[in-house]
Amino acid sequence: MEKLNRDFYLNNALVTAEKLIGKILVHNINGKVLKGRIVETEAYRGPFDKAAHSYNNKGKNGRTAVQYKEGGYAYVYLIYGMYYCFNVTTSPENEPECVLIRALEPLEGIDYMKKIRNTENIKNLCSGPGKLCKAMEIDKNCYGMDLCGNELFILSDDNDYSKFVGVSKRINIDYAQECADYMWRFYLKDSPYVSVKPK
DNA sequence: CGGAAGATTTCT
DNA sequence: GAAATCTTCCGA
Repeated sequence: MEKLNRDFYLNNALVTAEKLIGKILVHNINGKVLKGRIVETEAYRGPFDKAAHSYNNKGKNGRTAVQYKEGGYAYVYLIYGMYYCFNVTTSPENEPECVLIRALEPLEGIDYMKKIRNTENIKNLCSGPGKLCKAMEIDKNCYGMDLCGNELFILSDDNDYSKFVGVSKRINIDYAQECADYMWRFYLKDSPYVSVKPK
């Protein structure tokens, strides 16, 4: 169990998304430690992915600016005016790719998560991009945070999860035309904590 | 400068 | 099935 270093994040988003399955997301905030195992991700590859915020190199100076840096930073944005989504940026500088973290298996700080999520059902704490951001206390203050730092980072796991990774289409991007059919969603097979059951 | 839509969740 | 709610983008 050790912190993932910068090199881990320099692969493209597709490779990184698959490798992130089974890893452990850690957030140190206000003296609390919140942890969850990553069980669901999606890859977004800006320049040639119509579903990405950075499609066609859009928004280089706006919301997506952090995606243009080298990989390993937090890309956090507000969706539908009420929920945050947490992404890990990937690839070398000037390649705006990122991985959306869609679901976690809660590991530490569960009582606190139950409180702020207002539910007792552990399977419902982090089973969705908006839900896990609330449970992990990730918001716009985390935008651009360096994942090689000590506040928000990801740990490796001694187990090999590669044999248990499933693949499917991404969720809720019907507007992206042919890109909507790309098999760029990864999840831990048989985990009860994924957000949407694959077909 | 105004309107529309979105990588969602929750309640009815 | 619809509402909640606000940032960003695009057209005028």
